[in-house]
Amino acid sequence: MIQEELAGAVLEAIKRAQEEGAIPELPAPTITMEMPRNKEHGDYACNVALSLAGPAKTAPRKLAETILQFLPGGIGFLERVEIAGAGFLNFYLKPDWLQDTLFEIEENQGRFGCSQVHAGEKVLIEFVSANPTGPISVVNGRAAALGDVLGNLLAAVGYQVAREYYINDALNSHQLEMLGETLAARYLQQLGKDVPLPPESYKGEYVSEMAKKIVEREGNAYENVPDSELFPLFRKLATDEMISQQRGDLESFGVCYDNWQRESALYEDGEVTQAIETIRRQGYAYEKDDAIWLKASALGDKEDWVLVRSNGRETYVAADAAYHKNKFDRGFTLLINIWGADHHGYVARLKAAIAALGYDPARCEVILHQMIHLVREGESVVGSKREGNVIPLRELITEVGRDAARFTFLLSSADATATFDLDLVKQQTNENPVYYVQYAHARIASILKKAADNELVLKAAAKVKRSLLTHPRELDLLRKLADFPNEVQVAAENRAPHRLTHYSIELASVFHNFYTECRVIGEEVELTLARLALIRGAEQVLKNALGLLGVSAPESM
RNA sequence: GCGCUCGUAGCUCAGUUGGAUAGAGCGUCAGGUUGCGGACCUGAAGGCCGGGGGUUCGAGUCCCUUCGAGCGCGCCA
Repeated sequence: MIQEELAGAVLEAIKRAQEEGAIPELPAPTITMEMPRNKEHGDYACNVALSLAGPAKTAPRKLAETILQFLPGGIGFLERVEIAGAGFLNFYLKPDWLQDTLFEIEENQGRFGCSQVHAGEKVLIEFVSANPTGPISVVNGRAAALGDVLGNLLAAVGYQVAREYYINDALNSHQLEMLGETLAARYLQQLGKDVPLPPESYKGEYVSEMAKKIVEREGNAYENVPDSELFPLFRKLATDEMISQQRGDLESFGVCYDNWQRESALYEDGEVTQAIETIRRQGYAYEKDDAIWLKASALGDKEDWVLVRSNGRETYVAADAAYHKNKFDRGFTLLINIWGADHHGYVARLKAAIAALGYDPARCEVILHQMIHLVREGESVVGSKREGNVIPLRELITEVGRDAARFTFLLSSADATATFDLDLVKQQTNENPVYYVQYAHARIASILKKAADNELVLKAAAKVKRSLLTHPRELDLLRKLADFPNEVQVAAENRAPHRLTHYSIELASVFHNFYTECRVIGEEVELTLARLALIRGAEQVLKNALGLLGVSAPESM
């Protein structure tokens, strides 16, 4: 990437200057190249003279001059370098280089923006993993969008990515027990029996609907089954049905998993017992009050936690330890878990468990996303699964569509408490920036179609006169296109999918600006062809950006 | 009480890991096209970046403190 080449050149200049004695000997500085927000400050700017001024005991501007003097010549794409402000080095690129990005886009097409920086690394992203006690909610939607797009981003920079959903279906789950009993009661009610709901029942409509389905399918087959058999049976029916509903909800949101990992399977395969055994062998387990404890306090957590209760049942901590051991043993070099911020207190516990198992906790990253603050008619909506008043993601998708929903979730960074005004999102769908971006894409498609109708034969970018693209708006557009690969890498490495929505909005904006000031299909044939090549490049990058976001790029709307 | 996260325009959110004059959308006001899609474009108003202190050439960003909001502190998951 061009930043790296420039940084290398600056570093070399500093070294040479030191050899000549023009700059005092100092440890090699890290060179950062940034894109100034003000265009007058060049295409790239370097602040090394400022940061070196202190240790070198030299005025920053003077230092910048020295560096400039020793800068190696023959950097093909560089037009000029200027010293500005307090001592910034501003690099201006030749327009040729910008124009050549069109060639690069055309060559790489859907792969433009991708790299192999992280080739050879295998990452497992686990996200959503909601209890199978209700449909996927709007709140889960944030994690879903986050995890899915992060997966796309990591794949784009070379990672081998697997997406996984962890199903909390353990035998000792009280919640699933309650769900099963609720379903059983609803079922019997359907058959006309006067049966009360269990004390901690799930009040959502979906349980009754499930019951209705069972009646339709199997009639009164379970009417006289005693509770001791009925409850476990309905618990399983309910769990399986919920899981398949959740899968459907997520698929209609465009999120597909490589694996749905059942917690119960970890018990059945003896992995939980094994994990506890491993922790014991490593010396991080002890017995107290008839229970087995994880010595988490010795591994960075504040207190110890029970792995096996005094009644012999394992806790979820034990299961999670087993699960993460299982993940590592499948060969993943990096584990990413996406959790709601309400689980933040659990991070240290999991890391301690991972360390106790003998793995490096740094290889497990937990991304916490803040809760979504749902507002409807000016009032806070507090969803409770138990009370059955959570807002299903499905409902949101039906009302605003997948594209708008995904885009909205990804506008804010994971650690911002986002407010989600349901009325606003539903009523003013046209004001969602996703349409602004999609409109740019559709506009381009329309121009290209018009060009075809005019029998203008599109030429490969390499064959048009790219040097004609010198209008400020054309250069702005080219600059934005050229920046895409860097943007993808930064977004991936910072685990920041939201950067991509903002990039796509900016790209759409520079395109609309260009469109307003520069007519594409005009009288000068060469210019027309060059601009057609330019907008084709823009179309491709918009498509790539939207593709990473899992949002469609329509030809017309 | 202890801990984690957050506080940026009227509202919803960005801010390139410490850079140059803090940005965008919505909303408000005023403008723009004899031609490629007006779901667009231009301009204006709107800010003590919660308050205070510190670190340094330089702070929305890092440290301390204070106020406010959310969340977490089980042999529940």
